[in-house]
Amino acid sequence: MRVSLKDVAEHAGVSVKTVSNVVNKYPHVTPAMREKVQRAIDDLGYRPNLTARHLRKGRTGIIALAVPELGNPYFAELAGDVIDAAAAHDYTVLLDHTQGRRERELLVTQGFQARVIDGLILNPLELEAEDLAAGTGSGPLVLIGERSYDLPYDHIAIDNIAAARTAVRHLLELGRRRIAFLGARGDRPSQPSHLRLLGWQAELAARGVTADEALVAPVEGWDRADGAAAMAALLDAGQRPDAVFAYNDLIAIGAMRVMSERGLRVPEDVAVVGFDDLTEGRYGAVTLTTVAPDKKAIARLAVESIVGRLAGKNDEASRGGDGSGDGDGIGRREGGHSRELRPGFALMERESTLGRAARG
Amino acid sequence: MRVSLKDVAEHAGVSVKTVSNVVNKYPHVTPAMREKVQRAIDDLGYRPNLTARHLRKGRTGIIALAVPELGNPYFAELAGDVIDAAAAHDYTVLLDHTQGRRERELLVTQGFQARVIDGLILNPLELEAEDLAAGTGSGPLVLIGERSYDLPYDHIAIDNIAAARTAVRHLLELGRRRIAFLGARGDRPSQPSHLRLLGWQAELAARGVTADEALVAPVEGWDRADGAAAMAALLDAGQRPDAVFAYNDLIAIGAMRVMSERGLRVPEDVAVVGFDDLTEGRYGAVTLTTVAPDKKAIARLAVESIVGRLAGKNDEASRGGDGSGDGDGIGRREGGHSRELRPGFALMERESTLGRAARG
DNA sequence: ATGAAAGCGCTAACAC
DNA sequence: GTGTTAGCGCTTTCAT
Repeated sequence: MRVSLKDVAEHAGVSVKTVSNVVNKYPHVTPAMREKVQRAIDDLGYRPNLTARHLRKGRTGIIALAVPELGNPYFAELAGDVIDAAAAHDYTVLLDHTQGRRERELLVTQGFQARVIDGLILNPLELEAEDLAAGTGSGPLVLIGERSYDLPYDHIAIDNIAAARTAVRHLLELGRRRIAFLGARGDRPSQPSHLRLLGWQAELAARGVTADEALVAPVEGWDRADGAAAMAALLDAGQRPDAVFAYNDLIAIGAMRVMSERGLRVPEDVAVVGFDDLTEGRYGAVTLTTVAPDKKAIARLAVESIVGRLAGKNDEASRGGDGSGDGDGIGRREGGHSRELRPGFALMERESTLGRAARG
Repeated sequence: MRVSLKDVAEHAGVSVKTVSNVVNKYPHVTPAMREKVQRAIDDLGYRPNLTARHLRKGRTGIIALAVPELGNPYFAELAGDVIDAAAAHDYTVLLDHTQGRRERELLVTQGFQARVIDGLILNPLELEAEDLAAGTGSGPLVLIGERSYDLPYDHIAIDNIAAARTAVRHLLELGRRRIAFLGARGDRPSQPSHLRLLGWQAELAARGVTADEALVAPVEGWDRADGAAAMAALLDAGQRPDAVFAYNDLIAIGAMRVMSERGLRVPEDVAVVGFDDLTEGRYGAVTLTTVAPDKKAIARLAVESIVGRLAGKNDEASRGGDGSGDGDGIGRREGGHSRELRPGFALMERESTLGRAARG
C-alpha cells in the first residue's frame, strides 16, 4: 500500500541514497539519473513519509498556536494571519483554544514539549508568571497579547497604554468629559485589561480630567454579552457617561446594543471607541471607531520569532562553542535574548452617523 | 539534551521495554518496578517523543481541517467546535484555510497525503467533483458544507433546500411577497448558494408566488461587503423588495447596512432572514432572524467519520504482510461505504424591533 | 556521483 | 514479568 523510499530505489535499480538525493533536490545528481528516479517515483506514486523525516531531523515543521477563543473574531482573524505567516516559512499550524482558562493555558505550555510541534505561540489570559517560570519544555515559546511577564520569552504586543491613551484622547478632543471604561476585571491587576485601564487613567490625568472610578465598569468576560451587561449595570447605577472606551470591539458592540435599547444615540449622546478593528464593527448601524492593532505584523513577528530561534538553535549546535555560555540552554533563550516586540496600531476614526443623512 | 527511553532504562537499571510498559500503562508490571521506573522518569524529566511513536504506529493523532476563511465567523466557530470534538477523541487539529480558491483547495486534498495527518475535513467552495475523483491519498477525507459531490467520501451538511424553504416560508407567513434572494453566483450551478436558491424558488412556487428573477442578486463573495454591494445593486436597479433572504448572515448584515443608509427600516419596510446564526447577528440594531445549522453536530459528525474510518482501517489492516511475497492489493474502501450525514437546523426567529419600545 | 549502513526514539513480537 | 531485538521510513556520514 504505502510506498517507501526503498521501494522506489528497487524499482529504479538504485540505492535509497540516490532517491533521497532526488527527492531532496540535492544538486549533484546527473540529469539522467534524476530522470530515471523521477520516473520510478511517478510510477509508484511515491510520497515521502513526513513523520519519518521529522524523526530523523528532529523537526516537524509544525508550530502550535493557542488563543483564548476562536469565536472572538479578533483571534480568528489573527489565527488566519498566523497561518499565512507560517506558510511563508513552510510551517503549518496546529490550533488550540484555551477558552481563557488558566488550566487549559497551563496544559498547553506543559503539554507542548511532548507534542509534535517545533514551537508554540501562546496568547495567555489568565496565566501567571510563575506558571511559566517553571519552564515549558524544549521548543521556543513566544507570548502574544498585552500581558507582560518578566520572563525570558519573546513577547509581542502593541503598546497598549499608548493605544488606550490615543483612544481616550480622541474622545476628549470630541469634547467628552465623562468617559466610561468598559472592561475592567477586578480580581487581578495583571489581567489583560489592566494596561488599557491604565491608559485611560493616564490620559485623563494628563488632560486634567477627573478619572471617575464610578465610570469604570467591570466585566465577566470579553464578549458582546459582557459588554451589554456592563453597560446596563453602569446605566442602572445611574451613571450617564457621554463617552465609552471599551476594552474591545465586542464589548463596545454589546454596549451599543444596550444603548440602542434604552434610546441613547451613538454618537450624539454617547461616543464610543472600541479596540481590535473587527470587520463587524464597520457594519453596525453606526460604524465603530476603534483602535486597530496591526494583526498581520503581530502574526509575522510571532512566527519569525519561532523560526529564528529554531534556526539559532541549529547554528549553535553546529558551531559547538561560542554561544553566550548558557549551559543547558533548553527552552529559554536558545537563539539570543528574549525580546519585547511592538507592532504598530492605528486609531480608525469613522464614527459616521449613517442613515440620518439619507433619511433627511 | 533530549532524554530518551533508553536513558531512562539505564538510569533505572531496567530494559527499555519495561520503561515503555510503564509509560504506556501496560497492566502487567509489578508495582515496585513501576515505581522505580516512574522515579527515573521524574528524575530525568523524560517526555516521550511523539514523532517516534507516530512513525512506529503509523498514526499521528492529528487531523487537518481546511475551511475557506477564518475571518468568516461561521468557519471560525465551526473550527472551534471541530477542535473540541477532536479533543474528545484525543486528536489535535491542524488548521488551514483555502480562501475559497480552487487551487488552494486542490493543494490541500493532494498535499495532505504527504502530511503528518491521519485524515482531512474539508469544506470546499470551488472544488469540482473531478478534482476529487482523481483520488486524494491515503487517509480518510470527509466533506462538509452544502455542495454535493457524487463521490465515495462521507459528506456532512444540513438539508439546505429544506432550510432555505423554511426561511422563505417564514417571510411569506409574514405577508411578504417580493422576497429577494441575495447571494447567487452566476457562473456555475454547483456553487454553494445553488441549493439555497433552489429552496427559494421551490417555496415560492409551492405557495403560488411568482419567483421574480429580478430579485435574485448575484454576489462576488460571501462577506458583508458583498451583501452591501448586492443590496445596493438591487435598489439601484429600481427593485423594491419587501423581504430579503440572504445566503448567509454576513450578506444579510451588509444588506441591512445599506438599507439603513438609504432610510429603509428593518423589518417594517424590508424583513430579513440570514443563514448561519452568527452571534454577530444578535447584536445589531435589529436582531437578525436566521437559519441556524447545528454546528456542533456538524463538527462532531465530521470528526467521528474520520475516527471511525481510521478504526475500521485498523481492523482490516491488522494483517500487515511484511517481507517476502507479493503484496496483495489492499482495496480502497477503508471502513465502510460513504455516507450522507444530515445534521439538523433551526429557524431562529427573533426579528425584534429594539429601541422603539424603550423609546416609546 | 552514488552506495552501504548506522541510527533518530519508539513499539511489539518473541524469548526467557 | 521482564529483556532482546527488529524494524517504522527517512537522512546522512563515510566510503567508493
